[in-house]
Amino acid sequence: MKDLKVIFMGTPEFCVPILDGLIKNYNLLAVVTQPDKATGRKQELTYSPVKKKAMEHGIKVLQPIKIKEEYADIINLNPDIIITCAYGQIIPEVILKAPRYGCINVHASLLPKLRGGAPIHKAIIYGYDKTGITIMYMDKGMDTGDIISKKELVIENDDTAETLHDKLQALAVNLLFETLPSIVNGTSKRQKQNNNEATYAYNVSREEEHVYFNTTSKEIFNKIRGLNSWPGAYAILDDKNIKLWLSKIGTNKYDKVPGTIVSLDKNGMEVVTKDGSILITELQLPGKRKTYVKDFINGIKKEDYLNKVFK
RNA sequence: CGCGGGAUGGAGCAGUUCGGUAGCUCGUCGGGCUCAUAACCCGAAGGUCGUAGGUUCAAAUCCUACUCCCGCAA
Repeated sequence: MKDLKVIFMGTPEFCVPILDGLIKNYNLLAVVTQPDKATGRKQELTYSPVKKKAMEHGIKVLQPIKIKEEYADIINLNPDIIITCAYGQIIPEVILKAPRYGCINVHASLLPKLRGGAPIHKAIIYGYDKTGITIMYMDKGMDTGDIISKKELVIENDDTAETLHDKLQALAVNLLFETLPSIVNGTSKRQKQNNNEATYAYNVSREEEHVYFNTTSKEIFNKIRGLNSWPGAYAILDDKNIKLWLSKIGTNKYDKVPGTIVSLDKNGMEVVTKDGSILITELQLPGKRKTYVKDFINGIKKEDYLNKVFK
């Protein structure tokens, strides 16, 4: 395996362990990752996690702005196989056809469920009870290629996007390195996806981060944990964005407008929902840091919040 | 040079406008009450007020520079 010529394409933290494994066990020719971008308050140029790791090991890094046009360098390296994971751009067919063993993708869902860029967040937000990792051949569609292998993972009630991310990250590494030898020696399976069962997990939009309380407690609970710890769910109170980080489903019912704050104590901030209530236990005011409600209440007047309504 | 908020005992905050004894809620520790308690009562410890300079008789507060944290926008 040491002499298998591999190119890895990926960008975020999620796929760094995979890169790590490739560096140790294969002949990694180069890494392809998204261009550096100005980010943060100071607009500093930052490297993707994949680029950082590659640079630490002296691996060649390619950062095409449009891979659809700038593919020549990749093909000229003459890889035996290309492995992608959360790269962030659609790979053109001319690249897909180039490597002898093809282009395979590591995707963080049980395809054909949750095709797209945010499968981890959406698995929780949509209330799925399980998700997983799929290894697949890429084709010109978005996560539509033939499936090689899958591994399931149960989503626990206290999982957040962050904990699920970490679990899936570990699972992805295991499954990929378990599957890779069979792809090379020709014993791997190849199964078409059932397009009728497909669901989609597009990137989370700003609007999807907005919590509306005239939905069910369960939906709100899932949205809050599905967006923790990035990018975070929010609701609007007094024209201010309040980030909601942790919650529990309440047991009480109220005859009040959804969004009304009905109680505020060390157990949390209880807000009326469409079908009951939800207890916010960790939140964040603009300019402030994340705070558990049990601490938050020490510095405020409760009257300033009780009976106000989230929009 | 994208816009803005912030840094004060362990936590969350007030005090800064108009310089003059370090304050609130909670936690911690000790004691009391109680069958018991996360409840209640009494008491105590704990802070060079982000850093460095400056102004002043006197700076958390005014001036200058810097560091770190965060919201928005990308």
